[in-house]
Amino acid sequence: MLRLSKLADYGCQVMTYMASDKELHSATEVASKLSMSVPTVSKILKMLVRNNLVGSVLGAKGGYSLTRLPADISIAEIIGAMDGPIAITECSSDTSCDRESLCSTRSNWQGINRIIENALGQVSLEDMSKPHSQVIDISDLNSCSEAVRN
Amino acid sequence: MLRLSKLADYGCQVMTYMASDKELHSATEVASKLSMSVPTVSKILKMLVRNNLVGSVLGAKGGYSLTRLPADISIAEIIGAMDGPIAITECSSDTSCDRESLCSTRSNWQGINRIIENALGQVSLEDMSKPHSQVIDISDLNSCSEAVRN
DNA sequence: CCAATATAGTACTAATATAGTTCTATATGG
DNA sequence: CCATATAGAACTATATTAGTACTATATTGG
Repeated sequence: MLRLSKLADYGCQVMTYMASDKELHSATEVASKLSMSVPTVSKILKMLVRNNLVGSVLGAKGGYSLTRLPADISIAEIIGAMDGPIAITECSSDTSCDRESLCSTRSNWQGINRIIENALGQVSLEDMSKPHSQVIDISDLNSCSEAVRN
Repeated sequence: MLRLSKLADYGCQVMTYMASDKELHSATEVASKLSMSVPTVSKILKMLVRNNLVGSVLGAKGGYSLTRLPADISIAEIIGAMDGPIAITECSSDTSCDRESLCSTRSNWQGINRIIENALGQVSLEDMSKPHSQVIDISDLNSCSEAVRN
């Protein structure tokens, strides 16, 4: 598994849709275009507002729009906004682990966590918007392997 | 989040413990050493056996041991054994996605998924066993960023 | 040969997390 | 002032995951 939450997944879809222009989009419109329920899209947009990834305009004719250019917003930020900090294991986060005396792998998990954060941080909304593009070219990935192996 | 399941986490701990030698370890012993419940450890070991990461000997004086050297077992394999294939989104896996007409990001997610698989595949049990080691050196990670950005 | 100890497999239960909905309040435009 | 829109919080239902229990089978050793 190692699966993103559905909300984070949806969040990326919503953000990708809104990346198409700088206009205001109502929750109803986004829900309709993406075939999602209005309450769910609404909830997602509110969370994104709280994390300053989208701005909102209240009242009739109001709606949501991105606060930054798609090229300046990473997938990692969207996931962070929806799911909280990326922490592949409980001990990957900053707070101390009460099993540390039994398990010596904490620093290694933290390193793995940074690799994943880094990978997700390198993919922008703009990259994500390019349909069928080969944003990630795996052929050159051996350089990444070396970084892991130190 | 983007969190591993607890079972996968435990699985890595159990495997790391067993990597210390080639002896047989009973579920009871492992549970005791790692302060986990016997049924849980037992369940984990059975799953690891089914995935051929550990071998088992039945009967009294029986137990479990690794089938391969720690250097030849990756964290990705352990996670795969416990949680199934790594699929950061539903559409990252091979099977087709019924939202493909609405969402153009599938190939990008698959690429991101491969990056993560690759990172987890590069870390061996042996690496994980080294306490406090800096297995993953983030300083050289820019090469990885380039791979992502194509 | 039998008792003790260990794994194999399956099924069940409980706890947790997540997803999704609903409701009330507030703001804006016409 | 009404229609339309977001803000926030609370609630419910569902799904997943974790953990336990039970039965069967295998091996050792007295």
